[in-house]
Amino acid sequence: MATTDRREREKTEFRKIVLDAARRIVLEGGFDALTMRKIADAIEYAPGTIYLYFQSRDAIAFELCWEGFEALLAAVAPAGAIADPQERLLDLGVRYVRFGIENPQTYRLIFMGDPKYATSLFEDRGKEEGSPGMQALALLVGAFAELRAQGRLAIDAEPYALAEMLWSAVHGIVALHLACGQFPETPPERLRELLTQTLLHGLFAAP
Amino acid sequence: MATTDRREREKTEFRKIVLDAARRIVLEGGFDALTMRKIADAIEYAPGTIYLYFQSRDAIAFELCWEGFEALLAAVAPAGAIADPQERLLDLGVRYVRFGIENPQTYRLIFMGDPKYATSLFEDRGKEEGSPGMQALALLVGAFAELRAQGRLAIDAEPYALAEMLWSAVHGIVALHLACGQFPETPPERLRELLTQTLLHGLFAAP
DNA sequence: ACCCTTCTGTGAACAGCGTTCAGTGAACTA
DNA sequence: TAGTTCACTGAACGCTGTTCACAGAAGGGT
Repeated sequence: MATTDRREREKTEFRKIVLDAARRIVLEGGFDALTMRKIADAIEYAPGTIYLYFQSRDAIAFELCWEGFEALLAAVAPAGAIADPQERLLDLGVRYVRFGIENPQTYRLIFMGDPKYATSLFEDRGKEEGSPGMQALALLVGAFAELRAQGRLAIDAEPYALAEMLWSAVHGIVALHLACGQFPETPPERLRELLTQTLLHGLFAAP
Repeated sequence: MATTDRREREKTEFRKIVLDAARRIVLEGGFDALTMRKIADAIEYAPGTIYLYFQSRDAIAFELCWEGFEALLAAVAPAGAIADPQERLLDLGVRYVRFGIENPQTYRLIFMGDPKYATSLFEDRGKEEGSPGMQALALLVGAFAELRAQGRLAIDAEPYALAEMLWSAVHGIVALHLACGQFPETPPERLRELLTQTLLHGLFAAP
């Protein structure tokens, strides 16, 4: 049945057009600016039509969120090529912060909007490679595990917990910057530098 | 003029009643649940009446936000009594994380909602004691300055930047927990412990 | 070429949102 | 008591997400 094939293609195409318009609206005016009627206007269809291809506004935001997280993953992935686990962790931090600062609306949508979006990224759906969130976390866990195996870790904690600690801390730098705008007067990049430097060598002078 | 005095009292009283209702709604259903009509229902007035006492829904959220930040300040303040700056910093962290976890809706409203709320907390309005945000930051800056004066800091960075770095990192622990719910599987308290431990002593074994 | 079915797209409608405002009635002043 | 002030109301406006009866084009069978 050739028509159903074509129809399938058109359906995918329509969804893509909707998501493109939605993405543009979010990037321009933030998540609150995302409106079904605005999307409909942009793609020159009636609002109701969108509901033939998406279950709800939330479903569209959901897809943008996953898409955004995949972009984040792609942005930090090159760090994985670095052999030395310590250098790798540093580069991951640099890339993570840079992505957050350069894509504020995307980062907000993922981590500072409705909790259900971020939650879904870390939910285990029994897939082979795990959820996107766990895939990202694995980069950190792996680096810490290598450091542990090489006897380079002074601290006695599981790599998993260390990875979550590092992610939280770096997230804080990005999130606080995006939340307050002006508060951390120190630039995020400098804060990240300070954080990693301190994490590495400790805050205090040897006694 | 006794009537205007009474009227002034009634006006303050009405504002308090509105804010009480608004706070209850936010604590129960989150910020999105805060609706002028819901407030009006709760206090048994017409929606329009609220606008005689508050400029907008935003203004109400604004006051809740300030109020919440003052509660956060009050929650961490006792740490200021600790003489040793290092111990003081640790206690500040404990109290900060505890407040965030125990008051998720309040913390969300302050730091994870509309950026303008958090921004206003750090804006300098030329007051003597500075903005509430800067007041809170001063606690951290002071502790780092003491450590520096006592020659106990190994790292060569301004106390101000170190304070912002620490706040960001601790914020990250709270914010990521509130944003993802389940993601950092490690409990926030444990992550904070790991963070401070690592910040203090460094991540790596001495070569 | 025709009819009949299938299905895409429409636009009006519903409930709820923040906000405004003419109008009402009670309270205060003189 | 008459006049004025003012708190309060409730309907309205324009916005939101979402639904649905209906129109009309496309597809399939003969």
